[in-house]
Amino acid sequence: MPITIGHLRTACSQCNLRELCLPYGLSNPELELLDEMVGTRRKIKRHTNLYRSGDPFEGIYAIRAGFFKTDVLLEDGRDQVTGFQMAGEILGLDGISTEHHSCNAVALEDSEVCVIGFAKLEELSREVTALQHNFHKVMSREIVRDHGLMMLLGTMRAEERLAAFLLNMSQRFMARGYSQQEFHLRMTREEIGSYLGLKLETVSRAFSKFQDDGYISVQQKHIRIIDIPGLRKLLNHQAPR
Amino acid sequence: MPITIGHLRTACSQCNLRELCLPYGLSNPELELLDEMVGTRRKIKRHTNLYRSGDPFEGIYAIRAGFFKTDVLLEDGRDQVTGFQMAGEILGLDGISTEHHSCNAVALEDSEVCVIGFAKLEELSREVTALQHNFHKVMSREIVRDHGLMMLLGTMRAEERLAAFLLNMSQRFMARGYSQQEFHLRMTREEIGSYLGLKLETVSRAFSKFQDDGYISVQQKHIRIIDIPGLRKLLNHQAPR
DNA sequence: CGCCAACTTGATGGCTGTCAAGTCAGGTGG
DNA sequence: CCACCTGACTTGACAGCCATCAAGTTGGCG
Repeated sequence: MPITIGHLRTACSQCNLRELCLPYGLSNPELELLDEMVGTRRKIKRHTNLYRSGDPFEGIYAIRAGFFKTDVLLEDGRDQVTGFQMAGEILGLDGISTEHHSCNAVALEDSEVCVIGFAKLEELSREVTALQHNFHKVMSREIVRDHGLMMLLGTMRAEERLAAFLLNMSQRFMARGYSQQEFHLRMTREEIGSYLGLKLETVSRAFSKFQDDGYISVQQKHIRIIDIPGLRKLLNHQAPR
Repeated sequence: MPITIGHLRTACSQCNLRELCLPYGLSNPELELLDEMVGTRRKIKRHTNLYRSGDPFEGIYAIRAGFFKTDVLLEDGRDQVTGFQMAGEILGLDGISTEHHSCNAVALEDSEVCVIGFAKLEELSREVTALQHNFHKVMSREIVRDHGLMMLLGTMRAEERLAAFLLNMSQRFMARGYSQQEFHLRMTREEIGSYLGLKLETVSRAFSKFQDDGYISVQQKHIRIIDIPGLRKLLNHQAPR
């Protein structure tokens, strides 16, 4: 039973992700205004782009379900994954600056997003101060997140990077009501490597090492974390590079 | 003749940086509103902090004159410079997310900033749409910049990183009316290294190499770029790592 | 003039990239 | 149902880039 794209109206007021997303802390009448603002939902099939670098910027996207990566490309073909995004997170903020997107957003599984026209968002956030503030926090959080990733890329060694990655995934799955111990990775070793500034072989070796040392158990993309405190220690107690 | 801090009122309408800063594109009456919003100027002496990680967030800062770095610290003492900021750029955006700053901002030379209370900024940007939009662009630009740095840290080799750094500095000095060929670096080799994810010795070696190859001439912190197109080529034509 | 931080340069080593071969899982078609 | 194929992953051997350690130089400043 295919659903025609664009016919569904979203309803932030009904969405179980509203505690993670832009509606956080809004009153009921304010939520109704938000419901009107959010245009349509859009379904994105696995391995297709939500947007591409260079596309004109029209709005931002709240992930309703699914899993995305964003990446940037250099002219010579090298690319870097800049983030993995899951339900409740916002995509497209990179486009505000120049009115064009500066990275690619690709679905790593069949996904669905809420389309939020940017002109409308700015308009409504002039009226609803809680929305204005939430949006500013979302952007700031992205900046803080990026700083953390710079720290990872600039100062950590391979195993620390992977430990940080696993703990971050674990924490985000938990925030969404899933197990923090056991989860399924949607991305390949190569994508993890690109995100962490490592080659896929190095990622694979680090996974094996963590398994041998009893921190995790790995079965392809299925991960079970056995020793969360142990992984945390790896982050701080390794010899500086 | 010492000037008492806090007594001077700023005047965005008179500032020669307004084309780079938040006032960009505002009408005269709007500029006057902005003048009222901006609280005071604050002078920051070389090697002192504008704010520290953990400080409560109160507002953002527009650099009126001078040069800053921001850095983040890990518990084990490792740190990473996340950016160098110059006149016309905005500091403090990291604090919006949690109401506390998540990095340190340190002046690399005697500097002066305009203090912009955040509550006031949100209030005024509800009324002045051009200001609202500018502010969103400033935040988005920071996100895009961070993605570029991730790409640098994740995929480039040492000499590419330094070439990218020099070209970036050159471009930003030029945008401020200074020479794009010749400038004075305010930061140490160690700070450059931290920013680029390299050790200071590697930075030093790369500087020497560039000089030997005729791309630049280096005299301590004084840099003269001889071959800008040559440096650009280094960015794209080096063998992938 | 002497001191110190910043910088340069050299020698060595290790982490991770590179290359290569093999394994595994899932999907397709006969 | 099974053989086959392909992409994803694992593992090993080797090498190179950059970190590390060390010594020496430079420049600024009291």
